[in-house]
Amino acid sequence: MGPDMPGSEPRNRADRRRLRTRAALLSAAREVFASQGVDASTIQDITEAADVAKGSFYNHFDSKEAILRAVAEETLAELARALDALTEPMRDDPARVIAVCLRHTLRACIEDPTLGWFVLRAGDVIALGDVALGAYGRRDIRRGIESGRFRFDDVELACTMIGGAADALLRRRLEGALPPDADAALAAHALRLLSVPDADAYAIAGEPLAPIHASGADRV
Amino acid sequence: MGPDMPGSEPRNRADRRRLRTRAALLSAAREVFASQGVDASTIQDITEAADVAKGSFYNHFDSKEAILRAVAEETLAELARALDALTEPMRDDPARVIAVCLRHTLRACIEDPTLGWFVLRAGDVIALGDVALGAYGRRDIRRGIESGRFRFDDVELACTMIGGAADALLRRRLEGALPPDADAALAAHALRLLSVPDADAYAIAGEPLAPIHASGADRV
DNA sequence: GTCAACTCTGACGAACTAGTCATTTATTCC
DNA sequence: GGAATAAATGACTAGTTCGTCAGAGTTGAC
Repeated sequence: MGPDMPGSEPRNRADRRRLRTRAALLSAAREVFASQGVDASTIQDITEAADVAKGSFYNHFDSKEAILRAVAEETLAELARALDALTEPMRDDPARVIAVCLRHTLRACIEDPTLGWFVLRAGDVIALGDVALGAYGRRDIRRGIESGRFRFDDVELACTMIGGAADALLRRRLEGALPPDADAALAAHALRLLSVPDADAYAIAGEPLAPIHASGADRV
Repeated sequence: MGPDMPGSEPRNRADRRRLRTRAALLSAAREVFASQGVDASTIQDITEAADVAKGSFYNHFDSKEAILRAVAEETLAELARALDALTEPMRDDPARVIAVCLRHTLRACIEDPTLGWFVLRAGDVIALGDVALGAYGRRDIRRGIESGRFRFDDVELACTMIGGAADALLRRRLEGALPPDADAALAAHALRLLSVPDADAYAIAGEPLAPIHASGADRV
């Protein structure tokens, strides 16, 4: 287990130096991918943004795809952790869990456009639906269907459509084309898709959202 | 007006030769873009697939973006024409128009995966939502809202979410992950988003779909 | 202080790509 | 048939990007 593995505290100055370089590359990659798109980004773009020599890149990653995967994993884990903690107290109401997951994810991506654009532009590796409705969200949709709160045959189909709507909504929002309360609209839409009655859907989707800043925990 | 303009019949052999080259490039470009994605495709890929020398490309298009636009326009116009003709007889029922547009577009993209992947991968230039809900679809949604058949505040928001769901659905379907009747699910989803009662939505979305093959008209 | 191990550095070569242009080929008109 | 016009061809240049590697810089152990 080298110094790269999460959880292993850097013991000495040498390890910290290595980690610093790696972290600079990861952070720069997220920004570059977000602003230019993955395909248009070159490894030089990343190393220049990280203020690191080109050769150093290959000390840490094999290719552009490798660092993309690493950034995506980091991002995904970070958001999933925050969502899980946030929805812990409302486990008994799947509708509320779904609404909060969707709204919180969307808001996080809107408040931090670098994060938002990265998620959109890393499309093949990470999808907004998978972030907001990852293992947990799917589980709650399944629970809702079993308990009769939701009505929908195919969980994957529902997740696909909700995720796609979330992606499109986020894109238009980041382009400045939609009202600020789009997150509530998305949540209401998802609940209606799952056959929650209109009145309930709007009520749940419109509840005030706990203002957490979970993603600030591991900003370097 | 040169021989490139649609509608002007090629008069002589020289014009036909030029048109043949241009058509070969357009068709090859659609296939190459569909199979590799736009960014990964080079102009050489296109000319090789078209069995045409590299220099010839620049007799017809200025750049990759130019031919991408041309293919997208062609595709869009083709689908829009077919949809317009198909929905002509049901102009008085916006719900039915929306359902038929969505289902037909999705089916066309599924039956012709080259078309489907092209639409998905030309993302910035053409979007599935814009195809299925172009000027006509938006007009019908607006009509439905005015007539009280639909309930939704923001037409753009609705189109964005429906279009995003359609994109995601098509992608998963082309990857082979969803059942064949996904087109009906999408239509039902869209109608429910617009607050059409569940029973009506399912009934309209499940109606048998007229089997047209409009896109076969200008296959070369 | 010295040495071994490790990381960082940036110049370099190989491979690829866009766009150009002089030449060849096809077609039309006389 | 022959000249004129226009399109097709593919070799070529210039510029980019990748991935490597020998040398310089840091660090920790002794």
